[in-house]
Amino acid sequence: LKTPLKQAATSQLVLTERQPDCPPLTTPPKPKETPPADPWTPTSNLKMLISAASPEIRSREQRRQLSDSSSEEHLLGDEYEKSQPSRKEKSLGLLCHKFLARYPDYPSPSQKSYICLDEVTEELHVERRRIYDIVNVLESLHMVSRLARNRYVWHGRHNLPQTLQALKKVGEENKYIQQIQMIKKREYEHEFDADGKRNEEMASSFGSSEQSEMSFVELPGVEFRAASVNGRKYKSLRVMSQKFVMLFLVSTPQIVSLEVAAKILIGEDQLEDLDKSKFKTKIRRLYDIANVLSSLKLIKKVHVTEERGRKPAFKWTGPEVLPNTQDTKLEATSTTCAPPISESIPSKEQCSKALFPSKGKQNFTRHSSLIKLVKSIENDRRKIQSAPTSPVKISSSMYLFLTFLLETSFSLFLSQMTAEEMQMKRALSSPEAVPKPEPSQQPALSQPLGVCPASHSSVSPVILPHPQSGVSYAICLHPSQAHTVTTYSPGFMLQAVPCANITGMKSNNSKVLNKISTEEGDTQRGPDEPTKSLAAEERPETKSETLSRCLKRSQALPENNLIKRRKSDEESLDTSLTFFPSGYLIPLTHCTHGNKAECSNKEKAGVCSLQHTAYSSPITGVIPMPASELKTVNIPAFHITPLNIMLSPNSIAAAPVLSNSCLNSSSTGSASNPSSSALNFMLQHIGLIPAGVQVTANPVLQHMPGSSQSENTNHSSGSTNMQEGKVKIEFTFYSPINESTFLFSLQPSAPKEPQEPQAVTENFFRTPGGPNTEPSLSANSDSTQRTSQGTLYIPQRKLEVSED
DNA sequence: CCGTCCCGCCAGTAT
DNA sequence: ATACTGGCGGGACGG
Repeated sequence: LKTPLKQAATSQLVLTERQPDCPPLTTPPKPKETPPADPWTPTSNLKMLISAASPEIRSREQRRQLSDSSSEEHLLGDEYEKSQPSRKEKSLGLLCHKFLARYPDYPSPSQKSYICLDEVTEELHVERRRIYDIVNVLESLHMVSRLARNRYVWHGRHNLPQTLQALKKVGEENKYIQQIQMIKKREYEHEFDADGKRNEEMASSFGSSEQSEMSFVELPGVEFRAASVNGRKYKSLRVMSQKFVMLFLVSTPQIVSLEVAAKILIGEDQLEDLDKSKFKTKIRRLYDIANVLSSLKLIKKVHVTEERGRKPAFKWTGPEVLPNTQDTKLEATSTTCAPPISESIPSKEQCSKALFPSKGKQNFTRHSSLIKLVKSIENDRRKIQSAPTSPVKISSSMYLFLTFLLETSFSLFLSQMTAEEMQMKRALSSPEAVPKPEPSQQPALSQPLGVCPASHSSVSPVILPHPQSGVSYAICLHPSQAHTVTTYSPGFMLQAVPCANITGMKSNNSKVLNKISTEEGDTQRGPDEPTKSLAAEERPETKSETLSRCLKRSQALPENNLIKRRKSDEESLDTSLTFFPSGYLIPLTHCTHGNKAECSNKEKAGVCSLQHTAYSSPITGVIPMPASELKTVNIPAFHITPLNIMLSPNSIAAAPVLSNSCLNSSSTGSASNPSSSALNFMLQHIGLIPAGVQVTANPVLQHMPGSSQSENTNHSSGSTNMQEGKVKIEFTFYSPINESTFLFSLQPSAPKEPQEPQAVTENFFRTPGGPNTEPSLSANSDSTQRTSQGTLYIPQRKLEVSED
């Protein structure tokens, strides 16, 4: 039998509505009309439904209502077409919305909510079968549990945090990350091979134990009493759902493509047949699951674009799941469902305070949060320490600073490449590309000493000891789009970091690499407040999240060489250019020198400890850091990738070039000032790139409402004329990836603001939250620019939103 | 054409 | 036996 034609369905519908007596052959003729008030939230229910429905549906329903109310008879004749329930109106997602609207997200524990399937099916006007789909995945999240036949309890989202945590844990145990990597890797290699080795690879990767077969993850509190159905098979959808969620929670860019998910879900059961139909079926199920997860706002649809084309995928938008809190602090937060944002914001503040204390003031009064953070880092370190990869030891403050710096500023303009892309590439790079560091290998340079990047950062910072100069450098590198190098005029490229070892990292792995970009599809937010909702949705990752995730991930990942290139580029390019790296060097002069020795000794460990109380840059001077913060952290090795920064020709033309000397002169005396030292720090390091480079400082004289009273340090060169001590420095970068420009600006602020010395510092690191300072996260704008007085405004990480 | 996914058959279970 | 569950995949719809 086939899916009934639309026409048929309609007539049938009309028929049944007209004559309840003659049920064609399907489900019981419903008593028609189901306006019983919503038990829970009658009003919000309706609202929710309407908002959930797409505009077209809305209007359609309006029309229908109109015609309905006006005259019934007409409906038959002229309007049958518009009254047709379009496919969308019957979608599982919408149905799920309706369903969810019936129950509160957080039902009061005192009063349990029960779900009677009969009622639901009747009231929602749907086949029973559909409700099962919904309920099953809700069950998998422990948002409902089955009491008995036809009966469920509604838990709402109360259990969600625990569930997710449990799922994440299981997901980790299942080694999904590896599996995903495997699949992706194979995807490449395969290309067109008659796979004879497929099985062995498979076997090896899935290797040890295939422990996870059909296990449903339960919660201690919530028992799963699906009668004796509990026993086996009747949990497929639930289990699938859980595993699907696991994939999100486990993979670092929390994006999972349907294809991969399906393969994994299949692979677990029987990894032999790559049955096509089975795959198709799996995909279909995943759509079902994804629909209700979407309704729950746990995921949303996106697309990943590879060279193969766009692939459907989903991105986790649910709460962040904190890694196991069993042994850990976080006393208060553990039960809350809301993501613990609040905890980390102060961290960033404190971090900035610690790094750039205001002049002469002992303003470390409120360090609790930073200390806490450091502690937790220490905690993490303990776990990491045993990791196989070689760790590097740097001060936590330094680490914080680096990650912070990278995350907040550098990464913003280095490229708009998202962390997801990075992750995907990382996943794709073949592990064996990087030989395990031999103890006898070349000394310091060849060993990967890394700071793992902030997860959202597009930069991979790496700490490199530099034997010759005795100075260690932090190199902020960016995963290269190697192919783009040749596409553009070399003149637009930042000069390569003159660091020998980078070439050593040149990958022999010239595997085809997909260019992956994620774009959000189906971004149908309400017609009103488009920006707002987006901004709210994409809350920037907070520091502690970043840190923990960062640490965690780097622990899990093998050190990979990430330099990859597109195959297509391979032939078209001059090979010598292809791997030309560029990036930032951040010298760490006070790298303890036990260090060097230590480093070379423990190459395998790659430990380099930085324990001085201050780290100075040769150019700028000292970045003051409280000794108390100088605990050390082990950062597992990370991969190093080249960086390509393209500068927009426009900006280059428009702006004068800052020279090193200018930066030098301006920066020397002002290190003690928080904002200026920070600014200098950045500028100088930008300046580290030889002046020929097209990093330009573009002084823009612009009215700054409140800043007139401030006498600013002149950070710009002589050529940069200062007026009223206000200078705005703009950097415009061109991202070769999506060929758009990215712009941000620096504004040095008053060095002395006696009454609020910290305000500057704090603001420096935060996106200001003034009324007019709403981040311009326009989906369409190519550049994001924020300016305001006395503050470095760092635009929110821009997400590429492409309407499908 | 293809990505989605609605529809409902029907097998397996619970009562 | 009857009703409930839910695996499954054909093929319709929408872009």
